[in-house]
Amino acid sequence: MNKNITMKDIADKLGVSKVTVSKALNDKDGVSEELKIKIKMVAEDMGYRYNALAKSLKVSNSYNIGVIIAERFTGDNRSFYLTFYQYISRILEEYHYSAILNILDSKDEERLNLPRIYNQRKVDGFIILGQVNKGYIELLQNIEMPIIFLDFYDEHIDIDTIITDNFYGAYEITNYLIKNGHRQIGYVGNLNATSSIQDRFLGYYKSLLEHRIKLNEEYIINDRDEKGKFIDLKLPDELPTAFVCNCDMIAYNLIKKLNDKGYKVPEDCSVVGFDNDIYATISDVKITTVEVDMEEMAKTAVRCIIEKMKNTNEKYGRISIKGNIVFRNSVKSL
Amino acid sequence: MNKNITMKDIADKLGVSKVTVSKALNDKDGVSEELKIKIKMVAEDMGYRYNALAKSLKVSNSYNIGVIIAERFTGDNRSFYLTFYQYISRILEEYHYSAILNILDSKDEERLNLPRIYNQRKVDGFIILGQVNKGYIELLQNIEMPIIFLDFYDEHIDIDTIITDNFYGAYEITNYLIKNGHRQIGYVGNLNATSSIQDRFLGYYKSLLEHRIKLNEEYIINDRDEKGKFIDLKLPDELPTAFVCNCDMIAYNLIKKLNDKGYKVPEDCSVVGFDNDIYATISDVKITTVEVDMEEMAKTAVRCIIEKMKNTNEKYGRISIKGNIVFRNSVKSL
DNA sequence: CTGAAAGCGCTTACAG
DNA sequence: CTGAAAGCGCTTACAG
Repeated sequence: MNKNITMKDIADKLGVSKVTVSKALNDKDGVSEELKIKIKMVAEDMGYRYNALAKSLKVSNSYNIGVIIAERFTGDNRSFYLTFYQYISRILEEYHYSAILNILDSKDEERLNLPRIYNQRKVDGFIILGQVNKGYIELLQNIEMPIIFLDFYDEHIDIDTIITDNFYGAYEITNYLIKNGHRQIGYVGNLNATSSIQDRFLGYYKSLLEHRIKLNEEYIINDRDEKGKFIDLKLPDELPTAFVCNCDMIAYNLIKKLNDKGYKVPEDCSVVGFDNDIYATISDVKITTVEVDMEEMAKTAVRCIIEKMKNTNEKYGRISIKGNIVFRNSVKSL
Repeated sequence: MNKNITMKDIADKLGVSKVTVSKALNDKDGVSEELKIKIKMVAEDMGYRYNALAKSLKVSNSYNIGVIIAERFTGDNRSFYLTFYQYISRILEEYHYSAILNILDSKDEERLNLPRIYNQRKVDGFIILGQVNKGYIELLQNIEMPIIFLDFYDEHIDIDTIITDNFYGAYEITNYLIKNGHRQIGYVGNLNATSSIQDRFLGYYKSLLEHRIKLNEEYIINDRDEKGKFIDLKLPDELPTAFVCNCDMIAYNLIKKLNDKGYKVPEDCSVVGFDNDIYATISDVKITTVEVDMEEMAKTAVRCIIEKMKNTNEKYGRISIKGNIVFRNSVKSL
């Protein structure tokens, strides 16, 4: 029944022109209030559905945003980025935009093939979720479309990107430990493995500095080699009273290790993590950690891309969003 | 530069008509092979991008599929359905369709509001991921668009749906236990909580029946109340040699419980799960389990919806897809 | 406040 | 093998 009812049909029924119908349905000026209401009612009655495609063709704007995630991030069932995508899709909806997901094949990434949704003008811009190859970034920078990177930062290239504030998050959670009376605080992570681990370390270090606590090299524990392969955690001879771990998984492993050696958490040693992922809550001791504020990051990304569509030469650079500490029971107050 | 190059521009450059260009670019008959090649080259040179919107308007087909997930399934970071969505998006791409995600608000679900992408004709069909309200199902059934349900089944309503074969999966994994010499096999799960748990129980029971093993009521352990609230697991006085658990999380809990009581898994008791989620691999003993074949389910869903778009009165009913057993080390051969 | 005309970029018959 | 004409359903100036 609903089949292909257009503005023309509504116009004919009411003896007005389709221009008037268009104005009424879009709440534009130039139609009397009564007529507007009447038109809306008739549209409703006739089961009219607006044809966004026709408008798109006219204004050359699809009202779709492509979200690109590199294939390698999508393997496991608990992909962080899919949750991110969900927020993006939801927030885009508030702006009356839709999200189209594009999983970027390793091959296409290597060969610098742009996605089909680009070549077919199905989207007005792209949000790139997570790291992609350098060559691909450059490729993307050269297309005449707004692009925002999310959760990825490259110091060598001039991109607009939204990242989580690793530095500040680690700084804050270390402050929290100190506020709870800790002065011997270790850090777990390989400082040269990723820039996140490094920035988190630096935040931890800033907190120590501010509180005039000397950094003890003994308290810095390696968790992986520089390629990212995890190694066995080696506890220092003399245990600090607390550890800041570069992520929850490592915090979880550390707690296990401590338990094995007969130490209890948090009674004998406090432990905090980062990420607030499943490892933070899976064992008996629930880990106090820093939660990446995905929603805020997604909101910012969407806001920026909408702005960039209006004004192409808008520049944002690097925006970092503060995470939130989630307090649980892995920290003892001394 | 690339700005708004159309078929007309290519046609003008070559002194042919845009009809010919359209035919060439779409690999249709009615253009000589040479001309076709020349047109494609010029298009490439000029940086032409096909305008899918214009075609869509013409053929009234958006080449987009909406994927609806109810809000309540998207809370946690490890959402099963987002992984499903990712497969769908990927497979749709092979058919040159795109996926648009729609998170269905609880309010919209309650008030029976169809998504904006429906009202604006941005999609040609819907895949509904997971359960939605009865009222909403009925609403969806009455729209003139192909719909496929995924991972959800309602016995009272006539819908096309793709589900995982709970019955057969549990049947197979129980067979595996028996093949390994087990004869005293328990089942963990509340038979009245969900139809999945019930179907899995029935598969387990079928395996026992086929092997002439008597069902021992003592061996059936409750894991939750009928509202789904988890309760403490109570081990039977006499322990069976193996347990089939209705999901990995419960398997994980059961193993913990057994360990607490001084039993080792699999040495003293074997345990298998269902789902192959994170709980299957998080503890030291890796759990043998049934993995839902998401990819195959997604493939089937996409195939069905594409078929339904071609032929509206195509009917599929209930299609169940067999899962795969993932063998690990929680089962001992007797 | 209302509407006739032109056009967005394609495709679909149909004619040559 | 090639192309002129009509049309998909809107919106955007512009004129009245």
